[in-house]
Amino acid sequence: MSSTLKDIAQKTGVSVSTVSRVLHDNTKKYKISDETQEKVKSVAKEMGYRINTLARGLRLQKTFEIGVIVPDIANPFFSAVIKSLAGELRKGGYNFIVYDTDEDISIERSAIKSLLEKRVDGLIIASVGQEFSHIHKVREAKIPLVMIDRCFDFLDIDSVSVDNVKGALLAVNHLIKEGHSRIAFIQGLPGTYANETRLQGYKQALDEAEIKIDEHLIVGDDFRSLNGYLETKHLLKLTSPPTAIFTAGDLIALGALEACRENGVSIPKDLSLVTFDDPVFTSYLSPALTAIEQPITKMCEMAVAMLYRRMRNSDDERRKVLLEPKLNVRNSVARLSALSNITHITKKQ
Amino acid sequence: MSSTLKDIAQKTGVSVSTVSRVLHDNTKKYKISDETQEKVKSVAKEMGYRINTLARGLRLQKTFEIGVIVPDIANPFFSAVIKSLAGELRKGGYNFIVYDTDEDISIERSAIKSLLEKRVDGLIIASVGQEFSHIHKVREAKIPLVMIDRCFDFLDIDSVSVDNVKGALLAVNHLIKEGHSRIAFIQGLPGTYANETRLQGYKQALDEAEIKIDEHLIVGDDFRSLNGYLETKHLLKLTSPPTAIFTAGDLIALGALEACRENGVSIPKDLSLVTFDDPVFTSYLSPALTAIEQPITKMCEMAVAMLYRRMRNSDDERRKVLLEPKLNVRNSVARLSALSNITHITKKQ
DNA sequence: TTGTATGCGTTATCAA
DNA sequence: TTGATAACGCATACAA
Repeated sequence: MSSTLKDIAQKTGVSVSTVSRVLHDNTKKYKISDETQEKVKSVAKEMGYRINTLARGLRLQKTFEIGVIVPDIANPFFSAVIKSLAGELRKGGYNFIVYDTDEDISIERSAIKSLLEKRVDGLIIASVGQEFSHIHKVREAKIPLVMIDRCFDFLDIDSVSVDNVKGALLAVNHLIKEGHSRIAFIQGLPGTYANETRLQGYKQALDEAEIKIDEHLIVGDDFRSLNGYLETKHLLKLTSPPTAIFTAGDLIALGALEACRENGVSIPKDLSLVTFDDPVFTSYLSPALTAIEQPITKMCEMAVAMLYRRMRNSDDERRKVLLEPKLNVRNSVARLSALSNITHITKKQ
Repeated sequence: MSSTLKDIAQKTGVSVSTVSRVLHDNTKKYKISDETQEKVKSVAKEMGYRINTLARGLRLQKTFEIGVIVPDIANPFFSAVIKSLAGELRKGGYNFIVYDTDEDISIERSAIKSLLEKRVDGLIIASVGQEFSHIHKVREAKIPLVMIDRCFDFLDIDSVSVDNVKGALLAVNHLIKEGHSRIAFIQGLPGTYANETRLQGYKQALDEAEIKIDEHLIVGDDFRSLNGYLETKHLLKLTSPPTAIFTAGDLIALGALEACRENGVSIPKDLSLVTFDDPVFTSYLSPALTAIEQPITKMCEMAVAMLYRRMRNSDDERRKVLLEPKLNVRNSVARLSALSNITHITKKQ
């Protein structure tokens, strides 16, 4: 049975406003006598008073809550993002509410609905992608919004992500430099920002090296590990299999690893592997994966800073921030000798 | 600019109550004319009406929100728990708010405070452990509470967890059966329910096999991977190192794996490893880990069921549910020959 | 230094 | 079939 300001007012014999001022007003605008202050505080404690944020939010038209939406909490990349956002938001006195959409656009839709109904003060969204009509509702509701990692290039919305094109270039160029030319790309969810930009980088790297793009080597359809598993199995069965695979995300890479182990394919001896994302467990795997690291902490700091800025000043111009990716070279890529390279090229029909 | 029932009432010329009934009353208790219904609905849509859950919660004294507190979202075990709870709660028409305490008891305290201030309808907590005075506040507030995985044995609170003692017994007995007798235990956070019960199982297994417990082989102090890494390095340096390690959690096992790789120790050839928890990535590791699996889905179903029961009937007797763990034998344990076994025993001083 | 009164948006009760 | 009104708990403008 939680007590209210009214209860305390009655018990102490002062008015509700006085109680409110003693307990919540930190502006020191009112000078309440020490006597009253102590009396109120002790009674509040005794009665186990706890502020009702629903009432406060209703009155203030402000909840101090930020809604966060991610496609998959269980993905190490996003759980790192959540941890990082949590810390940043806490600093500013904001709480946050997380929704996991399970990469399902209809859940994303209802998550946004719920969050708006809760009257959150702002929203940070890593969208499933593909479709964006529901994002407009946020703008119509005039709720400050920042998109993170999974953005929409063509929408006029504050957003921060890693430079995916550059990241993919780094990865594929590294493979090319090590002598690979038959390089497969296992995609994430087609039509999403993260996927299309990474695909673009992959193609660009091959183009620049004058390696013909083989559409048979571009496979896959979502960011989960099962996708990596199945597509790797498929690639290994090809008449002329790739010598290297570039995966669009960490879970995909895990799946690829599993498929290789099952098929007795040794990495990097038989097949090289580079992945986008650089989750903590990368270094626990054997071999340690060569990977593209995203600056998660910086990304989250910027997202929160941009959100605060938008909350203060709702009609500043929108910004799109691209952060630098980093290639972490470990042990999953083998140097291909010129000979074996040529062999592969000859094999190509 | 979100509109309110009042706005719609004014625009349509009907009363606020009528608007409310058209938009939110699903009891069909009132018979509103089709004409009015349509008019209200179309205006609501046109004005972008969105219910204010703060106001509803205040009026109803019910929020349809469940608070969930876990020690570490980034731990695969807990992210699986969250996913599972989310699904279960959604079925019952409840939303949920997650807090990550980062294994920090003071954050746990403030998380509980926030959640109570938000007037959640119930709470599911996987506590850091160690200390429990703040849990009493939940009971004082009369908010339905279920503890999951990280419980307090001695508190009269509904709780559900795996049978940790039995799980540890399964793990250690398996090692013993394979010929090991020098078995180390890398603990999680001492003083927590999960850790103490697993330690108890470890000791019991050794006792039953009449293997003398060597306190030097019981090491570690939290559930993170760094702990596993450091303690494994330490164990490997012992004059008489263990032939097998049992780790109290998945992240600890990851750390152990990393240490072994760095030291050129091959698993299972040079060292056997069994871990509590069986996260998805277990099968992506080389070697695949022999592990104790917790029935996460069942655990979460039960937790939610118990919470609903408690919400309906606040003074039913409390229950403590223990679920069956399962040993998944994979490739991280080697059979020790009698000879090498004896060698080790002789080495013991 | 403290009190009174009002309204935030909703739903339930009572009345018509 | 619909409407008026009160109340949920809080913060604040205005009064005293």
